[in-house]
Amino acid sequence: MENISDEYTHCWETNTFFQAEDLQGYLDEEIPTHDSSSQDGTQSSLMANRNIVSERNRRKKLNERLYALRSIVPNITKMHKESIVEDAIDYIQKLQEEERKIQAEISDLESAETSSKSTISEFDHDETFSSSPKRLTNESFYDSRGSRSSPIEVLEVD
Amino acid sequence: MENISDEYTHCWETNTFFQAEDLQGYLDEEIPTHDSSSQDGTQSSLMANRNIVSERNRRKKLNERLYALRSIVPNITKMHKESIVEDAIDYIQKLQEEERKIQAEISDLESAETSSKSTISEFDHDETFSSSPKRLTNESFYDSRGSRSSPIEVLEVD
DNA sequence: ATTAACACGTGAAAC
DNA sequence: TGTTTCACGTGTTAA
Repeated sequence: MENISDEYTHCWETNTFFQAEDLQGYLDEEIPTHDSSSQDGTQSSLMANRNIVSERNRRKKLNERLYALRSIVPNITKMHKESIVEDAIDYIQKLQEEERKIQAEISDLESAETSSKSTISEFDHDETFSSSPKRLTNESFYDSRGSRSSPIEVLEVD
Repeated sequence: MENISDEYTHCWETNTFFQAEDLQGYLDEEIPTHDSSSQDGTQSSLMANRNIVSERNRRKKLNERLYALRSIVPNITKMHKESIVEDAIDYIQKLQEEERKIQAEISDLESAETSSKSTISEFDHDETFSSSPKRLTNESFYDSRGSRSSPIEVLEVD
Protein backbone atom coordinates (compact mmCIF):
# COMPACT_ATOMS: atom_id res chain seq x y z
CA MET A 1 0.00 0.00 0.00
CA GLU A 2 1.07 3.47 -0.77
CA ASN A 3 4.11 2.89 -2.80
CA ILE A 4 5.20 6.46 -2.81
CA SER A 5 8.67 5.81 -4.00
CA ASP A 6 7.62 4.94 -7.51
CA GLU A 7 8.00 8.15 -9.36
CA TYR A 8 5.65 10.80 -8.20
CA THR A 9 6.57 13.15 -10.95
CA HIS A 10 3.88 15.70 -10.77
CA CYS A 11 4.84 19.19 -11.95
CA TRP A 12 2.53 21.20 -14.03
CA GLU A 13 4.69 23.64 -15.78
CA THR A 14 8.16 24.25 -14.58
CA ASN A 15 9.04 22.24 -11.57
CA THR A 16 7.12 21.26 -8.59
CA PHE A 17 7.62 19.23 -5.56
CA PHE A 18 9.60 16.15 -6.32
CA GLN A 19 12.29 16.31 -8.80
CA ALA A 20 14.14 19.45 -7.87
CA GLU A 21 16.92 18.68 -10.27
CA ASP A 22 15.70 19.11 -13.80
CA LEU A 23 14.89 22.69 -13.13
CA GLN A 24 18.37 23.79 -13.90
CA GLY A 25 17.61 26.51 -16.33
CA TYR A 26 14.16 27.57 -15.48
CA LEU A 27 15.36 30.23 -13.17
CA ASP A 28 17.00 32.50 -15.66
CA GLU A 29 13.86 33.33 -17.45
CA GLU A 30 12.99 36.73 -18.58
CA ILE A 31 10.07 37.26 -16.28
CA PRO A 32 7.35 38.82 -18.39
CA THR A 33 7.08 41.82 -16.09
CA HIS A 34 3.46 41.99 -17.19
CA ASP A 35 3.86 45.71 -17.69
CA SER A 36 5.23 47.23 -20.83
CA SER A 37 6.86 50.15 -19.06
CA SER A 38 10.24 48.55 -18.58
CA GLN A 39 12.23 50.64 -20.94
CA ASP A 40 14.30 52.73 -18.60
CA GLY A 41 13.78 50.25 -15.80
CA THR A 42 15.48 52.04 -13.01
CA GLN A 43 13.07 51.62 -10.20
CA SER A 44 10.05 49.48 -10.39
CA SER A 45 10.43 46.61 -12.78
CA LEU A 46 14.04 45.81 -12.07
CA MET A 47 13.50 45.73 -8.37
CA ALA A 48 10.40 43.66 -8.86
CA ASN A 49 12.33 41.11 -10.83
CA ARG A 50 14.96 40.97 -8.16
CA ASN A 51 12.31 40.18 -5.66
CA ILE A 52 10.81 37.51 -7.83
CA VAL A 53 14.11 35.78 -8.36
CA SER A 54 14.95 35.98 -4.70
CA GLU A 55 11.67 34.45 -3.80
CA ARG A 56 12.15 31.64 -6.23
CA ASN A 57 15.54 30.91 -4.80
CA ARG A 58 14.29 30.99 -1.27
CA ARG A 59 11.46 28.63 -2.07
CA LYS A 60 13.72 26.25 -3.90
CA LYS A 61 16.26 26.19 -1.12
CA LEU A 62 13.72 25.50 1.54
CA ASN A 63 12.27 22.73 -0.52
CA GLU A 64 15.64 21.15 -0.98
CA ARG A 65 16.17 21.18 2.75
CA LEU A 66 12.83 19.55 3.13
CA TYR A 67 13.77 16.79 0.73
CA ALA A 68 16.99 16.30 2.59
CA LEU A 69 15.12 16.01 5.83
CA ARG A 70 12.85 13.47 4.30
CA SER A 71 15.75 11.43 3.04
CA ILE A 72 17.19 11.33 6.53
CA VAL A 73 14.08 10.14 8.26
CA PRO A 74 13.62 6.42 7.67
CA ASN A 75 9.91 5.82 7.96
CA ILE A 76 8.31 8.30 5.66
CA THR A 77 4.60 7.94 5.32
CA LYS A 78 3.46 10.78 3.13
CA MET A 79 5.03 13.34 0.96
CA HIS A 80 3.28 16.44 2.09
CA LYS A 81 5.48 19.16 3.41
CA GLU A 82 3.58 19.06 6.60
CA SER A 83 3.99 15.33 7.09
CA ILE A 84 7.65 15.47 6.35
CA VAL A 85 8.30 17.75 9.26
CA GLU A 86 5.86 15.78 11.34
CA ASP A 87 7.61 12.49 10.76
CA ALA A 88 10.93 14.13 11.37
CA ILE A 89 9.76 15.33 14.75
CA ASP A 90 8.51 11.92 15.64
CA TYR A 91 11.73 10.34 14.57
CA ILE A 92 13.85 12.76 16.55
CA GLN A 93 11.83 12.14 19.65
CA LYS A 94 12.16 8.41 19.31
CA LEU A 95 15.84 8.76 18.67
CA GLN A 96 16.34 10.86 21.74
CA GLU A 97 14.44 8.47 23.89
CA GLU A 98 16.32 5.56 22.47
CA GLU A 99 19.59 7.28 23.08
CA ARG A 100 18.72 8.00 26.67
CA LYS A 101 17.71 4.43 27.22
CA ILE A 102 20.86 3.09 25.71
CA GLN A 103 22.92 5.27 27.92
CA ALA A 104 21.10 3.87 30.87
CA GLU A 105 22.10 0.44 29.69
CA ILE A 106 25.65 1.56 29.32
CA SER A 107 25.91 2.83 32.84
CA ASP A 108 24.32 -0.34 34.00
CA LEU A 109 26.81 -2.45 32.16
CA GLU A 110 29.55 -0.28 33.47
CA SER A 111 28.49 -0.81 37.02
CA ALA A 112 28.34 -4.47 36.29
CA GLU A 113 32.00 -4.77 35.48
CA THR A 114 32.97 -2.43 38.34
CA SER A 115 36.70 -2.13 37.84
CA SER A 116 37.86 -5.25 36.13
CA LYS A 117 38.63 -4.01 32.66
CA SER A 118 38.72 -0.82 30.65
CA THR A 119 37.71 -1.50 27.09
CA ILE A 120 36.17 1.88 26.70
CA SER A 121 39.32 3.75 25.87
CA GLU A 122 39.21 2.97 22.20
CA PHE A 123 36.16 5.01 21.50
CA ASP A 124 37.60 8.34 22.47
CA HIS A 125 38.79 9.32 19.05
CA ASP A 126 35.80 11.47 18.32
CA GLU A 127 35.68 15.07 19.38
CA THR A 128 32.29 16.18 18.31
CA PHE A 129 30.57 14.15 20.95
CA SER A 130 33.29 13.20 23.40
CA SER A 131 31.81 9.77 23.50
CA SER A 132 33.61 8.34 26.43
CA PRO A 133 30.96 6.50 28.36
CA LYS A 134 32.22 7.77 31.65
CA ARG A 135 31.05 11.29 30.95
CA LEU A 136 28.16 10.26 28.83
CA THR A 137 25.61 10.55 31.50
CA ASN A 138 22.05 11.18 30.79
CA GLU A 139 21.97 14.48 28.97
CA SER A 140 25.45 15.82 28.80
CA PHE A 141 26.44 14.79 25.35
CA TYR A 142 24.24 17.13 23.38
CA ASP A 143 21.78 18.82 25.66
CA SER A 144 19.09 16.47 24.55
CA ARG A 145 15.92 18.51 24.23
CA GLY A 146 16.72 20.18 27.51
CA SER A 147 15.17 23.41 26.33
CA ARG A 148 11.74 22.05 25.69
CA SER A 149 10.22 23.89 28.60
CA SER A 150 10.06 27.25 26.88
CA PRO A 151 10.57 26.63 23.22
CA ILE A 152 8.94 29.40 21.31
CA GLU A 153 7.37 32.31 23.05
CA VAL A 154 10.23 34.72 23.41
CA LEU A 155 12.61 32.48 21.67
CA GLU A 156 15.52 32.46 24.00
CA VAL A 157 17.78 30.26 22.02
CA ASP A 158 20.42 29.57 24.54
CA MET B 1 28.09 37.85 18.58
CA GLU B 2 24.77 37.24 17.02
CA ASN B 3 22.60 37.43 20.02
CA ILE B 4 19.46 36.34 18.31
CA SER B 5 17.82 35.41 21.54
CA ASP B 6 16.98 38.94 22.47
CA GLU B 7 13.44 39.28 21.36
CA TYR B 8 13.02 38.93 17.64
CA THR B 9 9.42 39.87 17.79
CA HIS B 10 8.87 40.91 14.29
CA CYS B 11 5.32 40.67 12.99
CA TRP B 12 3.95 43.39 10.86
CA GLU B 13 0.28 43.07 11.14
CA THR B 14 -1.27 39.88 12.33
CA ASN B 15 1.25 37.26 13.15
CA THR B 16 4.40 36.30 11.54
CA PHE B 17 6.99 33.79 12.17
CA PHE B 18 7.83 33.68 15.81
CA GLN B 19 5.09 33.92 18.21
CA ALA B 20 2.61 31.47 16.84
CA GLU B 21 0.61 31.78 19.97
CA ASP B 22 -1.12 35.11 20.00
CA LEU B 23 -2.71 34.50 16.68
CA GLN B 24 -5.67 32.79 18.17
CA GLY B 25 -8.45 34.71 16.52
CA TYR B 26 -7.00 36.16 13.43
CA LEU B 27 -8.21 33.37 11.30
CA ASP B 28 -11.92 33.96 11.46
CA GLU B 29 -11.92 37.09 9.48
CA GLU B 30 -14.48 37.94 6.95
CA ILE B 31 -12.25 37.89 3.92
CA PRO B 32 -13.06 41.04 1.96
CA THR B 33 -13.66 39.09 -1.25
CA HIS B 34 -12.36 42.16 -3.04
CA ASP B 35 -15.30 41.96 -5.41
CA SER B 36 -18.67 43.42 -4.69
CA SER B 37 -20.52 40.72 -6.58
CA SER B 38 -20.96 38.36 -3.66
CA GLN B 39 -24.68 38.64 -3.23
CA ASP B 40 -25.88 35.29 -4.47
CA GLY B 41 -22.46 33.78 -3.97
CA THR B 42 -23.11 30.32 -5.29
CA GLN B 43 -20.10 29.69 -7.41
CA SER B 44 -17.19 31.98 -7.49
CA SER B 45 -16.77 33.88 -4.29
CA LEU B 46 -17.79 31.12 -1.94
CA MET B 47 -15.42 28.65 -3.46
CA ALA B 48 -12.70 31.26 -3.47
CA ASN B 49 -13.14 31.85 0.21
CA ARG B 50 -12.98 28.16 0.85
CA ASN B 51 -9.69 28.06 -0.88
CA ILE B 52 -8.37 31.02 1.00
CA VAL B 53 -9.27 29.55 4.33
CA SER B 54 -7.81 26.22 3.41
CA GLU B 55 -4.61 27.83 2.40
CA ARG B 56 -4.40 29.77 5.62
CA ASN B 57 -4.89 26.62 7.59
CA ARG B 58 -2.34 24.74 5.62
CA ARG B 59 0.22 27.46 6.07
CA LYS B 60 -0.46 27.75 9.75
CA LYS B 61 -0.19 24.03 10.30
CA LEU B 62 3.06 23.72 8.49
CA ASN B 63 4.46 26.60 10.48
CA GLU B 64 3.41 25.00 13.71
CA ARG B 65 5.19 21.84 12.72
CA LEU B 66 8.24 23.89 12.00
CA TYR B 67 8.13 25.48 15.43
CA ALA B 68 7.77 22.07 16.97
CA LEU B 69 10.75 20.84 15.06
CA ARG B 70 12.73 23.80 16.23
CA SER B 71 11.78 23.17 19.83
CA ILE B 72 13.03 19.62 19.54
CA VAL B 73 16.40 20.44 18.11
CA PRO B 74 18.70 21.65 20.87
CA ASN B 75 21.24 23.84 19.14
CA ILE B 76 19.32 26.33 17.11
CA THR B 77 21.39 28.91 15.39
CA LYS B 78 19.03 30.94 13.29
CA MET B 79 15.33 31.32 13.04
CA HIS B 80 14.78 31.16 9.35
CA LYS B 81 12.58 28.40 8.10
CA GLU B 82 15.41 27.19 6.01
CA SER B 83 17.87 27.06 8.89
CA ILE B 84 15.42 25.27 11.10
CA VAL B 85 15.22 22.34 8.75
CA GLU B 86 18.92 22.55 8.18
CA ASP B 87 19.77 22.33 11.86
CA ALA B 88 17.27 19.53 12.26
CA ILE B 89 19.01 17.56 9.58
CA ASP B 90 22.35 18.12 11.18
CA TYR B 91 21.04 17.11 14.53
CA ILE B 92 19.47 13.94 13.22
CA GLN B 93 22.68 12.94 11.56
CA LYS B 94 24.68 13.48 14.69
CA LEU B 95 22.13 11.61 16.69
CA GLN B 96 22.24 8.67 14.35
CA GLU B 97 25.98 8.57 14.39
CA GLU B 98 26.04 8.86 18.15
CA GLU B 99 23.55 6.10 18.47
CA ARG B 100 25.55 3.82 16.27
CA LYS B 101 28.66 4.51 18.25
CA ILE B 102 26.97 3.86 21.52
CA GLN B 103 25.74 0.57 20.28
CA ALA B 104 29.25 -0.33 19.39
CA GLU B 105 30.22 0.42 22.93
CA ILE B 106 27.41 -1.69 24.20
CA SER B 107 28.44 -4.72 22.25
CA ASP B 108 31.94 -4.17 23.39
CA LEU B 109 30.91 -4.03 26.99
CA GLU B 110 28.78 -7.05 26.46
CA SER B 111 31.64 -9.04 25.10
CA ALA B 112 33.64 -7.89 28.08
CA GLU B 113 31.41 -9.49 30.61
CA THR B 114 30.95 -12.57 28.45
CA SER B 115 28.41 -14.56 30.43
CA SER B 116 28.72 -13.51 34.02
CA LYS B 117 25.57 -11.49 34.56
CA SER B 118 22.41 -10.49 32.77
CA THR B 119 21.40 -7.02 33.82
CA ILE B 120 19.96 -6.25 30.47
CA SER B 121 16.65 -7.93 30.99
CA GLU B 122 15.10 -4.99 32.76
CA PHE B 123 15.08 -2.78 29.71
CA ASP B 124 12.87 -4.93 27.60
CA HIS B 125 9.65 -3.30 28.58
CA ASP B 126 9.55 -1.10 25.54
CA GLU B 127 8.00 -2.28 22.36
CA THR B 128 8.53 0.58 20.02
CA PHE B 129 12.21 -0.05 19.81
CA SER B 130 12.72 -3.49 21.23
CA SER B 131 15.72 -2.15 23.01
CA SER B 132 17.34 -5.33 24.11
CA PRO B 133 21.00 -4.86 23.36
CA LYS B 134 21.32 -8.33 21.99
CA ARG B 135 19.30 -7.49 18.91
CA LEU B 136 20.33 -3.90 18.84
CA THR B 137 22.96 -4.35 16.25
CA ASN B 138 24.03 -1.63 14.00
CA GLU B 139 20.90 -0.69 12.11
CA SER B 140 18.16 -2.97 13.17
CA PHE B 141 16.40 -0.85 15.71
CA TYR B 142 14.91 1.69 13.40
CA ASP B 143 16.43 1.32 10.01
CA SER B 144 18.71 4.17 10.78
CA ARG B 145 18.96 6.17 7.58
CA GLY B 146 19.38 2.89 5.79
CA SER B 147 17.08 4.11 3.06
CA ARG B 148 19.31 6.91 2.03
CA SER B 149 20.43 5.08 -1.02
CA SER B 150 17.30 5.70 -3.03
CA PRO B 151 15.22 8.30 -1.33
CA ILE B 152 14.73 10.89 -4.01
CA GLU B 153 17.28 9.64 -6.40
CA VAL B 154 18.71 12.90 -7.56
CA LEU B 155 18.48 15.21 -4.63
CA GLU B 156 21.80 14.46 -3.10
CA VAL B 157 21.61 16.04 0.29
CA ASP B 158 25.02 17.59 0.09
C1' DA C 1 18.93 52.01 0.22
C1' DT C 2 19.55 47.26 -0.59
C1' DT C 3 18.76 42.71 0.92
C1' DA C 4 16.47 38.83 3.06
C1' DA C 5 12.46 36.65 4.96
C1' DC C 6 7.85 36.32 5.39
C1' DA C 7 2.34 35.87 4.74
C1' DC C 8 -0.93 36.45 1.71
C1' DG C 9 -4.19 35.50 -2.22
C1' DT C 10 -4.77 32.99 -6.48
C1' DG C 11 -4.98 29.54 -10.15
C1' DA C 12 -3.70 25.12 -11.30
C1' DA C 13 -2.82 20.36 -10.60
C1' DA C 14 -3.05 16.12 -7.74
C1' DC C 15 -5.61 13.34 -5.03
C1' DT D 1 -17.36 15.04 -8.14
C1' DG D 2 -14.94 18.17 -4.41
C1' DT D 3 -10.94 18.66 -1.38
C1' DT D 4 -6.14 19.31 -0.67
C1' DT D 5 -1.51 20.67 -1.82
C1' DC D 6 1.37 23.22 -4.28
C1' DA D 7 4.23 27.15 -6.70
C1' DC D 8 3.91 31.49 -8.00
C1' DG D 9 4.00 36.68 -7.82
C1' DT D 10 3.27 40.57 -4.90
C1' DG D 11 3.50 43.73 -1.06
C1' DT D 12 5.38 44.39 3.32
C1' DT D 13 8.58 44.48 6.96
C1' DA D 14 13.01 43.92 9.61
C1' DA D 15 17.85 44.01 9.51
